[in-house]
Amino acid sequence: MTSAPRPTDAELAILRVLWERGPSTVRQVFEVLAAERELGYTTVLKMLQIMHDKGLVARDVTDRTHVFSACETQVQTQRHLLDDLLDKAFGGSSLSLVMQALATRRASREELAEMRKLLDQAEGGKR
Amino acid sequence: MTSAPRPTDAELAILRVLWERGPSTVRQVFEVLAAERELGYTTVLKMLQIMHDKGLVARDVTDRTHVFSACETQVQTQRHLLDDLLDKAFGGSSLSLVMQALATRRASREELAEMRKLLDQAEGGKR
DNA sequence: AGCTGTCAACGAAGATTGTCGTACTCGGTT
DNA sequence: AACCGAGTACGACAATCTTCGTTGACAGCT
Repeated sequence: MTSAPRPTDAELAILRVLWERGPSTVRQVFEVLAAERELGYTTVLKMLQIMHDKGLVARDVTDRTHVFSACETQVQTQRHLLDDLLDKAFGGSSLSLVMQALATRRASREELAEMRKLLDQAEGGKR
Repeated sequence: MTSAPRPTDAELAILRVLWERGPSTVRQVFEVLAAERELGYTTVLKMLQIMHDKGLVARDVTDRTHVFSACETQVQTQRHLLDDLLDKAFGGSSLSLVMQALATRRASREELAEMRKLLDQAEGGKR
């Protein structure tokens, strides 16, 4: 059993809900997702079952209505996805990646200042 | 016909070769890829055919031996993939993304300096 | 003209993804 | 005790991904 596999798009949508709301029932996840787009209750249920098989989510079965929670934190998953993308599309160069990320222009000035702080820390740790 | 879809992992492996080598025949792509891992010639051929259908690669048919080339530059594709990931896993926050990217610790001091320069530019453009 | 090796096209198979419908089960209400 | 609503389990389905074998065409050599 290797570590948890990369979540698919639909799985990520479910994980997002779990990260925001914390441990949730199928119905709770369903209602958040159904507000965004059309989809059936059993679809969410099935996804969660599959994700449980894959080890992406844990399930609490003590009650009749099961409660699911994400195995990894959002940050851990982000790290893995980014690492994967770094290999597959950026030739391992985090410089290119950060360059492209900044080029999307979605960062506010506050965020840029925050990034600068981070850069200072990273450089400090390097020295 | 919407714009080119997100390339899959196997497709990205082929695109990587095309970006490095420039326009290439099936055999050339195959040889680069076969050096890394086991796979058949026709697999690469089929992938390139599918990628052509999807509009990911262009094909030059003047010679009997076709020549394929990537439609998008590496940077364009990187941008799309990153944008996608930003939505799906980072809630659109490029700050989180850059934070995680820096946390991988793969950046050298020179790269960090380069990033700082970029940050300066980004801030300047904002002001 | 025929042989041989290289190539593109096609179809198929197995795995994965994403979507449900249907069937079964359990707890509470009448 | 029978019923009903909410829940889970179980396939089933089409679409996509990845892999390859087979077939048919073509080009150069003998």
